[in-house]
Amino acid sequence: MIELAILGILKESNLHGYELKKHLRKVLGPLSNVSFGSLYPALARLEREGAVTIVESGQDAAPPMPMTGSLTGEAAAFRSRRRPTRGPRNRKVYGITPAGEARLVELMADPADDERTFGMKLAFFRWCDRPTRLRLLERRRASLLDRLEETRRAVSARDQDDPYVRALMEHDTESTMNDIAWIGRLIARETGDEGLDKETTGGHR
Amino acid sequence: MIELAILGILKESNLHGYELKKHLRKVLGPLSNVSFGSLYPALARLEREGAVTIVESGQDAAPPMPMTGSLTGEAAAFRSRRRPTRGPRNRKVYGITPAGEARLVELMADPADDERTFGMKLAFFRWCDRPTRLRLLERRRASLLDRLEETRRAVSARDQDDPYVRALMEHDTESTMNDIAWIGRLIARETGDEGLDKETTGGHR
DNA sequence: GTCCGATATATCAAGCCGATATGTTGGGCC
DNA sequence: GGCCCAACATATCGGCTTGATATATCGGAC
Repeated sequence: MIELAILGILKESNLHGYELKKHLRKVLGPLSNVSFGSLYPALARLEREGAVTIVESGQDAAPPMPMTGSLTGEAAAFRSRRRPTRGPRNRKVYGITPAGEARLVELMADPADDERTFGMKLAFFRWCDRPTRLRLLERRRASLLDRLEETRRAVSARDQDDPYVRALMEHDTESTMNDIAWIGRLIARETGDEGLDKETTGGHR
Repeated sequence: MIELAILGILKESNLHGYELKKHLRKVLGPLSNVSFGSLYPALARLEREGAVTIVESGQDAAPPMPMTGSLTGEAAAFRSRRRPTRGPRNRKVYGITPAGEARLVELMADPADDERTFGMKLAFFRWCDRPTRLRLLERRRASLLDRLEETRRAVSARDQDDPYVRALMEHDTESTMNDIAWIGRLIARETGDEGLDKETTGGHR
């Protein structure tokens, strides 16, 4: 779900659409190629719903600053002379609202956990408390176990003698087991570090 | 692409929509959950284009026959008194046409190879000649290598200190490497068994 | 005899993707 | 200076997928 991605990224810093896509690509990598054709409508939707607001818009909100610099900059806090809508270098910088933060929490808690959605949620785990994280991890593991069992059933079904289909299913089984083991490690890390990672609550926000 | 899936399944046996979905689920497992909302329109589309035809329709085209039997039957060549549209047990059995077979070959050769599309193509590899198979495998490997490199670049980029994002990327890297190795084995099997080909059924490995 | 779940097809509102349009800006180049 | 190209930035459109919903038949349980 693209709204989750947008809110998750915007929670960290105010950005305009183009930058948002780049950040998304950086954070989620190949797991989520959000296209402009869905990004801009989604931003408009979220704005209509009050989950995000246009923080600034106008011609030179910020000097180009070729993204090597710290993009965290909530620096430029004041802006003079904003163009109404259409102007040269007309870009809209969006920021998340309290309603948007609530929506983000809600979306994170949602049970959906296909490959892409789960990846997104994981990328934004730092904004969940530990119980929520564990709930999501457990649910993901359950989904993967279901998948594993379904594939296994299909493999053992007779008439599956095509070597390619068999290879596909065996690989799927293997990959799914890897994923399950990985989730297991994440769960262990989450439950087992009572004293190892005092940072999670206090330090690093 | 759903058309690929439909044609690939119909090439083996004539089926109606509902059965088709079940076969698809069996062959591709969790890799492709085709919904009715896309299946029926796709069938209509393919019929308009002449890639498939209604082989038979009517009340009891075939007795339940729990799909273990050979469904290849182009038997029932004549049908009397077909209900116009809405009838009891009105089902439409589709068959692939020569044009449809050509379209299938074309779709198989298409360069697109995301996870799902590649899975489908692999499931239908038996209908390709070896050069085509190798071409598809090599292309898939190239795609995965690209993905690997992109993820690696993202990981090594500074400011990626979030442990969850890091875990996500590391796991993605690992999975992708597994996939690459797997494709490598498929390629080896494809090129290396000039004389061993007979055994694919018997002594696999 | 009647209800239930599986069989079977179809449609609809939302929303996503890829392509495309339109315009701006900075930098390389001679 | 003057030119063009690549990157920046937003937006829209058609085609398609998804998930929900509607309709109707059939076999079997009780």
